[in-house]
Amino acid sequence: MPCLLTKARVFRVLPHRIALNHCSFQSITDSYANYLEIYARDQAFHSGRILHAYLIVNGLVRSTYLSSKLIVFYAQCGRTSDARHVFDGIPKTNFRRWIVMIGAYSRCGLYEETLAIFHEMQREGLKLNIFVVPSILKACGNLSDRKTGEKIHSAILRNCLDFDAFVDSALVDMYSKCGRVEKARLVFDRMPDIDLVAWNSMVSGYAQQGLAREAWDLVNKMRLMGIKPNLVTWNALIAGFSSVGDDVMVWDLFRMMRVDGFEPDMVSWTSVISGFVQNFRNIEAFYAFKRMTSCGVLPSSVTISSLLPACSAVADLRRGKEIHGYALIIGVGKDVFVSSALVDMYAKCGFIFEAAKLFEKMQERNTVTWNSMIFGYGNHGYCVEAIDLFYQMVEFKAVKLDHLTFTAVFTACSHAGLVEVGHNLFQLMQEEYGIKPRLEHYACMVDLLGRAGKLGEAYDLIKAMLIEPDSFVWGALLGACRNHGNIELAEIAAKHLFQLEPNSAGSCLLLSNLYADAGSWGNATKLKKMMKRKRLKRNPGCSWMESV
DNA sequence: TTAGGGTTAG
Repeated sequence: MPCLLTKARVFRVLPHRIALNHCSFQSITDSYANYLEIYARDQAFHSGRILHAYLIVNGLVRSTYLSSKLIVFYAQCGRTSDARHVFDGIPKTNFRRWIVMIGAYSRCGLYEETLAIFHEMQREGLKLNIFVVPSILKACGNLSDRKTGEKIHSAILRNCLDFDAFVDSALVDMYSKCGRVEKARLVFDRMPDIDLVAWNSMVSGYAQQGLAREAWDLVNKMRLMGIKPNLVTWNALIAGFSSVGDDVMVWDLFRMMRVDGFEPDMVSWTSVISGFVQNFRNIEAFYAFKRMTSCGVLPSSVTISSLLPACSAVADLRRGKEIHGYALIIGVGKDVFVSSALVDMYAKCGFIFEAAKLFEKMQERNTVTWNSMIFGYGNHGYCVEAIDLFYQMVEFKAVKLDHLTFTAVFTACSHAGLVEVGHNLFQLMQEEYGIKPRLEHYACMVDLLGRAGKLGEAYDLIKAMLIEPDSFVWGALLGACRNHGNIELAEIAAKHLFQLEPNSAGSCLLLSNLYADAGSWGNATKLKKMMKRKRLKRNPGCSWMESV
């Protein structure tokens, strides 16, 4: 704890000693609160810790006001155990500490921690109030935790906390983010006073669900009612139309917002770039990025991490390197999102050792960073490295393993033919990590068993599935049957594939080739004739080369 | 105490 620092040392290192004798208690408290706010904003952990020590030494930490600032500071620096320590130091009778703690965690994006504290508050039998509910709902929305969100909605109704502008706006936002936009609209329509935040929550709700037209209709309605959209409203619309790929409307919105007195900012441009990338329009994304910088708008780490997948998609290493350099110049090169996107970019462009070098050098890594590197190794045939990295991730414990981590390691096991390892990890995923197998996990496992010639086991796994198998799962089985010449199972797999994808030529061709290999020419011809009758054609593969 | 933009698979 910081209190280990001596008073003398604290005074020597504190850059902002205040002449205590000449100030009132209030102004001293305000000054330190200001410093803590600055340190929180800049995430200056070291300086804040020293100030904390100073506050302890001088007995100022007993002030609930300063303790609240300390909690916000530690939460902002991601130091939850330190925030917790300060929280525990505030008298239990002070209800405000819950509001501060939940609010700080929620605002800093520590949503799981927010809900954990909320559950603790409930266990202590404390009632909700209008100040704490919006932060909890924000956490539910961002975690897509609809069940908890609905429970809180019931509690709001039971405790008559509705008809508060903050609570209602937060409810609209929570339902929208959980994909229940119609429920959000119900809450919205029942609001007695709809303020700008509530309008924007509803507009964003439609936009985030891809309902750009509905968002646009709502903005027109709000304008008819005499409420002027602000930059947040315009950006929500831009994000909505960008995500559905309607670039004509996006550029129209740019023009309209300028008429309204708003200049597109970094968020507006980032939404456009992100929309282009998501709609596989990489050239337009680069063009938008160029226009953004020529308009004098400085890109952020979000802009860069949205743009980098455009380089990965077409394996454009030259552009990727340029953006890497640019990110370093503007000071976002070490951001964990940017670095993760860079690891992925280098791996997808074939520079796996460059990706590994970057990965090793990173000071902070999250789940996506690890997953990208494991995928990278697996896709380049470095299966041992991929599996080794997976075990390092397990040992590291600081980051959570998710469903993609397992997809990545199963793919590696499959390529290396490590049936036993893959099988054990499939069990581990469910039993140790509580991750329910998804379709892609089953597809990997069927592929793994199939490659090893264990076709019966692969089929048994499909039969035991708790979810309906898709074309990837049956496709993996059919592919394995083709390699091992098992006509009986191939016919079963193909039957399901024909039902799932009646217009796909791939499975017909596979089965027909299998018949041909086995000398069953009659069946092969029958299939080819059926393809001709249905006018099924194979989609030719294509690849993209970029000269470096 | 509430509203806008982000990276990984097939």
